[in-house]
Amino acid sequence: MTQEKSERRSKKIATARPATAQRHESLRNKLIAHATSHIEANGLQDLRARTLAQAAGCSVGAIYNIFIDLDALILTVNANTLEKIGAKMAAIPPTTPAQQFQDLAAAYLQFAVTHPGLWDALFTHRLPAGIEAPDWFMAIQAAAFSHIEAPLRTIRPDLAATELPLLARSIFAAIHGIVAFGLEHRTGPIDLPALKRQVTTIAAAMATGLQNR
Amino acid sequence: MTQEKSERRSKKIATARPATAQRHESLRNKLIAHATSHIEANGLQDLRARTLAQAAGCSVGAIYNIFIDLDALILTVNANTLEKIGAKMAAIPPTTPAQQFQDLAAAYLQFAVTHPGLWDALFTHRLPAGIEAPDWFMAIQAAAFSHIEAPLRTIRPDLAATELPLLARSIFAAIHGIVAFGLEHRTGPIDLPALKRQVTTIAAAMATGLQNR
DNA sequence: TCTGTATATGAACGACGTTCATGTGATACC
DNA sequence: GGTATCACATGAACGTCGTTCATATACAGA
Repeated sequence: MTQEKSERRSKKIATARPATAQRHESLRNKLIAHATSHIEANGLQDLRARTLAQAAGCSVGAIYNIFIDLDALILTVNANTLEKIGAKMAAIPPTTPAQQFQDLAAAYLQFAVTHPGLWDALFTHRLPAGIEAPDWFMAIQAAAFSHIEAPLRTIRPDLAATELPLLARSIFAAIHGIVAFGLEHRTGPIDLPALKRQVTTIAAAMATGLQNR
Repeated sequence: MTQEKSERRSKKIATARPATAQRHESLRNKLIAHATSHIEANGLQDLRARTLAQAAGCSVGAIYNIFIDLDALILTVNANTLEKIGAKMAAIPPTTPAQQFQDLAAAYLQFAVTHPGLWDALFTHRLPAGIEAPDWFMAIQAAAFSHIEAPLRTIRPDLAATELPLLARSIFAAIHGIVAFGLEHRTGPIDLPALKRQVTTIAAAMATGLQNR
């Protein structure tokens, strides 16, 4: 798994030189770690190549031996964040569909509140115009949505196999929208219980309203 | 109205000098117009001070006599966009609550598809860390959400006056989330009919599910 | 030990938003 | 109409950014 990730996200090394490859991997991990903790603390806004290099103990140029871009580094951090969110959602026990919707939504909100910087980076970060996110990133994103599919299937057994993931994605997106508005457009400190009530209310309403009758 | 906007958004001129004030207002309009059409065509991504100045026929520095920031200019464009969206939503005829939810959601999607750049700028643009959007902007934003309140009130007459705008905002946010995911994470051209179906399905589901029983 | 090559380095580059010393033109007063 | 004054326009210059590239360095194989 780690092997696969490493191959997926890092630059291939043509000739294997043990000591070099080790430093490469170690620096890569340090860069990701420092970028992650910076984003966690301050969001994306002032993540700088020079600062990052200093924190990781390398030169500015060295970053570009490992990631083509800062964008590529951010994408890696974001992929890890999506996997963390996916893990939280995977841990929701199967109960009734309506209950699962609420639990999934609450878990998503909880993550956003606990890691505002990481969560914000997921949706603030934009690639340059015309550049699409790579397939492996889209796959991780889709995997995060997929946790809604099981409870949705019991609500809507009539849905075609192609329609199910689409509707699941929309439900995820709806909850995300509420969380995003709730956390961004606040005046003063957020009223977390109120926001949680909003999120679970809509989640429950979607479960009820989507029921096939 | 125009007078009020002008006072709200533009730098006060200390001593009234007719010719100067006229040029000021004219340049202000030109800047907004060119920024708007650039954002409409290309989004926020490469809106540049120098390009904008050239388009409006002024020097770089002149921009900063009218707007403290490029952020302030963008905020003005975004406020106009919110008012356009608000106008579209205000035009939805009152029918049944469920129908209105669907119509409002469809109108919102329609705007996003018709003006992707303007719509994207609304949510892509971020102020520097720690800086909040000004009150007049938040007011315009709240006004856009408010169109959901009327149909929501007939569905949920039990809701307290303080709860109604909150839930209305969440419903707006949910629809926004679906539209945002639908338009951003696409591979190839968007399937507009499918997206519209998603949006109206969820809108209808929320109307049904929120019904007070 | 020597040699060739992959990697590390950080000054340099070009682009950006923003500022500021300077020039200019309109206004107010005589 | 002449002139002093001052607000505004100007665009070169500044500081900062991501990224590159000529150069130095360190390592694997002989």
